[in-house]
This record gives sequence, C-alpha cells and structure tokens, in this order.
Amino acid sequence: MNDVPVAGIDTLLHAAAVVQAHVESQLSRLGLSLPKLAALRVLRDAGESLALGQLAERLSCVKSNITQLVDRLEADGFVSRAHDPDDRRSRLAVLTDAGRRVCDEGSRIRRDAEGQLFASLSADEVRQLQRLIGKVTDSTRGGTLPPVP
Amino acid sequence: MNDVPVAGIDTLLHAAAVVQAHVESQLSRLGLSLPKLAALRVLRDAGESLALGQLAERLSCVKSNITQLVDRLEADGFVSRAHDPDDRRSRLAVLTDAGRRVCDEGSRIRRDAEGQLFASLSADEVRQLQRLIGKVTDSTRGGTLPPVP
DNA sequence: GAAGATTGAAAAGTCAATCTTA
DNA sequence: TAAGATTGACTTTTCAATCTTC
Repeated sequence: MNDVPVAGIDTLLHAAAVVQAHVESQLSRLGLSLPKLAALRVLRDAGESLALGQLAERLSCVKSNITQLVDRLEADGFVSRAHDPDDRRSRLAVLTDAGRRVCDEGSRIRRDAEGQLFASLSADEVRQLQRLIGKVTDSTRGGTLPPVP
Repeated sequence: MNDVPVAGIDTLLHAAAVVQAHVESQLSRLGLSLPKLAALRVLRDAGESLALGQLAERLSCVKSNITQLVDRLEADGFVSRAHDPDDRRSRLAVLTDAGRRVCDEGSRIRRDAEGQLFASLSADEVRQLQRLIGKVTDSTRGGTLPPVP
C-alpha cells in the first residue's frame, strides 16, 4: 500500500542498463555486442579455441545460448566451428583472424569506456563502490537468502 | 594487450543480473516478472488505465515493446484492452481485478526482496551506494560523454 | 502528413525435449 | 545411461515497416 523505495533495486538495474547501452553504442561500430565480445575474450584467453560446453561454463550461461551466440559469431566471420579430434560429440569454437582483430579492438573500446564511466570517481570511491556492490551481490549467496524453490 | 579491469563494468552488470534473478525468482510464483510488475504498477498508479503510448513513455521503452508486453499481460488475465472514447487510434490498457491483486502482492514481494538484498548495508552505506551509482549513471549524460553517432 | 498501434525480424537469454556419440 | 550439442518455444528488448485514424 505504501511502496516506499527502501534502497535501490531500480537504481542498480537502471545504472546497469545505462552502462550497458553506453558501452554497446561504442562497440556497435565493430559489429560487436557485450555478449559477443565476452565470448571472443574467453576464446582468446583460452588460446583461440574451446569446446562449446566450456564456453558456456566460463560465460555462466546455458549451453543452448552458446549454440546461438556462436551461430551469430560464425555468421559474422569472427568464429568458426571445428570438430574435436578427441570426442566426436563435441564442437570447438575457433577464433578467426577477424575475430582476433575485433576482440583486441573491442577490448580497447571497452577499457576506454570503462575509464570514461568511472572517471568522475576517485580511486577510493571506486573501491567503496566495489565493496558495497559486493555486499549486495553476496547477500544472495551463502545461505543468507535461501533460494525459493 | 593488457586488459586490466580498471573499475567495474562487469561488477555492475553482474550485480544487476544477480539482483534481477533474485527478485524474479520470488515473483515467479505469481506468474510475474519485473517488466510485467512494473507495467501493472504504472497502471495502478495512473488510476487503473492508461493509453499504450503513455505506458511506453512511463516505462521508458519503445511502443512495440508495450504492444507485446500487454499481449502477455492480457493472456495472463492481468490487463485488458479497451477503446479510447476520445481517439479511435488509441488503445487503453485496463487493470483487471486479478491484475490489481497480483500487483499488490508483487509489490510486497518486491519490497521484501529489496529489504533482504540491502539488509547487510547500513543506512549510511545505502546512501553512499546511491551516490556512487548516481555518479556513474550521470557520467553518460550532460555532455560529459557525447554519444557516438 | 503525423500520431497511435501493430507486425515482423533480430539479439539475448531461459527451459524442455531431442539427437548423436561415449 | 549420461554427456554434448542442437532445436523449438517463450520472454524481453530494439528497429523498421505498415495500417488506421487524426
């Protein structure tokens, strides 16, 4: 009946939406989105190729999502699928030359955008922000808030 | 080449995902999601009904999104469409009895979840978090960071 | 012509079911 | 049977094109 905003689900979700939109507007000129860039970075850090299941695990998402994300990255020419010589069930996502280039450039753009977004915060404020966000994030884990079945 | 995480795009986006998932896991037993609940709350606060265009504006999203969101809410029985007597182009979204009930109950759930998520922060820490997030959000506006065309 | 709404296509995510291989 | 990947259905969002009405 009252609905007084106690603290800030909306504040947090709105800020995330703003930040995401800002970074993606910069990435879009490379034909990249944040999910695409994240996948390319995981591949690069893993040494150019990874089984789709591994990719799903490292991106903390479900396997069917990866199937479709790799579909789009393959259509973009940033990744190709290959057979796993050790297990014929498994498919490897392999970074192409174009994928490697766009990953490096996208990582630069992302880092610059991050710098811009947090430029108005002092180093101490950044640490504070990390700490406070961490307290919120952690509150959903560790039995403090048991998940509703 | 270096990719040192300067501050925290990932921290912020991850926290938002965690918070959203937490709240939606609680709302799901009512058949509600955050977008659905937000729409119901806007309707309730507007006095039970609103033209779809107004709804889009107050939810800060595009009109075609509202068309489909209202489709789903109508399928749920929480909203119905009506004709605008003053303008035959316009459609009104009208809160049903079930919609009103679920809006009230969803608002309670949302408020409780908010309390739980921020329970480990002191009142002062909550203010700090709001202030710091506000600085990040504001950095994308006001000419500090002109949008890339 | 411009405003209001809808439709169709796309990206990103989830889940459930299925198909192939181990 | 279980693991790996895909497919199909659904939600949420955007954009472009369209249709009706002003």
